[in-house]
Amino acid sequence: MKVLIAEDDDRLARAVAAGLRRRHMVVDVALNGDDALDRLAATAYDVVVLDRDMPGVHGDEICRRLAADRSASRILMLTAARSVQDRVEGLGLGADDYLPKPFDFSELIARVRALARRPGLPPPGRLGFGDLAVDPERRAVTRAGRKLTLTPKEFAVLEYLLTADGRPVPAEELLLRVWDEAADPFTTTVKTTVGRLRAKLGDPPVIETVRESGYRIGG
Amino acid sequence: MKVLIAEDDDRLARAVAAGLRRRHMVVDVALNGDDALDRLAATAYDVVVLDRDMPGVHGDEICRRLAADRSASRILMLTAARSVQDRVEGLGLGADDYLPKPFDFSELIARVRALARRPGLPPPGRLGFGDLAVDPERRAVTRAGRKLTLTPKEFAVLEYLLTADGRPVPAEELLLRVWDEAADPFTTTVKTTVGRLRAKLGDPPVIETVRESGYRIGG
DNA sequence: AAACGAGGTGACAGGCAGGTGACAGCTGTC
DNA sequence: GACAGCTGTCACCTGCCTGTCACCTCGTTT
Repeated sequence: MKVLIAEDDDRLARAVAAGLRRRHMVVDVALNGDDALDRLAATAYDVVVLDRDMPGVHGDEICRRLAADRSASRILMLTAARSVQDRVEGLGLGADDYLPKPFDFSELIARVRALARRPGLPPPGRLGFGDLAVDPERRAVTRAGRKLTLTPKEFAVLEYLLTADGRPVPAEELLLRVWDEAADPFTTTVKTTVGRLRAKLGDPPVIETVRESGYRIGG
Repeated sequence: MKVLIAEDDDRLARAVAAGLRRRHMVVDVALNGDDALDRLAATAYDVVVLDRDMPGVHGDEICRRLAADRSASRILMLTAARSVQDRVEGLGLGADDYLPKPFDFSELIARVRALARRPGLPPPGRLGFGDLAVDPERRAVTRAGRKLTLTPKEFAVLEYLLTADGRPVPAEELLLRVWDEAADPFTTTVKTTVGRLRAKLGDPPVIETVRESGYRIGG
């Protein structure tokens, strides 16, 4: 679950990002409108938390462009004013939800989660393949009944591959969706993490490599 | 068990809060309607004791919003008038119970407890995991037959983790549900309390840490 | 068969989430 | 008012994760 926070107030942005990361979301931050557009062009975000008033490109404009592109990202618009007028305007521009500042922190979190859930089918209670079972809610993984202990990154990668449902996932996509913006695209991190994950999952292999195309679960 | 008291009479609110705390409930107080809404947005309360006539947002309005949000909180409505008409109106708005002022103090307590019990599957007479047994009613904890003496906070944390049923509970959630509004989100309190609890529970460990996700019982 | 490039592995180090022990303030009790 | 137990805070410690690097393997290309 990947989220972009477009908000020029540095402190606020950081706080929100930290809160969402705690809920296992992958969060990028853009401190102005141009930066936000760049990131939106580069990555498919599930949810965009969008401050309406930003230096550079205005939030409304970003909203409009996303709508024009038929982006699948859902938009939560933040705004200083709290008039009904604003609300109507915001939603008219294509925002999916709207929150007036000052807002309650946990309400923001709750709304982002609600938006994150919206389109995708309800979060599958269990994921799995063969004798491998993953319970995202409990963060538990078992193989042939044996409990496995995965690190957060390993778990995230496995979860992502399982939801990709047999499609090969390129390392680049994993970097975009499981790592955050700080990830260096020229590193060997993904290779290493997948390697460690494979070692923990044991035999027979679950994750197979499709040359030039990425990793996939099963065959 | 977390309760919000929304009541503009300061003295009454304090008295009720103290009574409920003595019964081991975690109690927040809101002295007006706006404050109540803020708190309701921030925390999932099990029961809301709601004064009908409050400055700011009216109790009826709060009731309506909770119903609209499909909140799981149960509502005990307090009102000055005692006509049957009022009772009907209150329940019509979505309140779960209704108590006319002046009321008998212990009756209020009893009704809150009744509501607190209501939805959750029948109050598990006993909670436990492995050789650990917890009796919420008697506040008794035994490990392998040996009686343990826990402090109130320790007991509350253990009880909450047990009812979470294997799901990892983040420290932040514990802060919200086991501590009251005075809790500072940036402290190390939860860590410390869990540490003390672990020490008392002894070996083998019962509470396991899931990095980035919180604490969980067993697994 | 030599060169090449994609992917795999093991070792290492820094950072950070989480754990601990000591201490002090508060509250309720005798 | 003295005392004891409970809790929150602080400073410090620790061990695990994770990114990086150097090097290896193996299939493909020329």
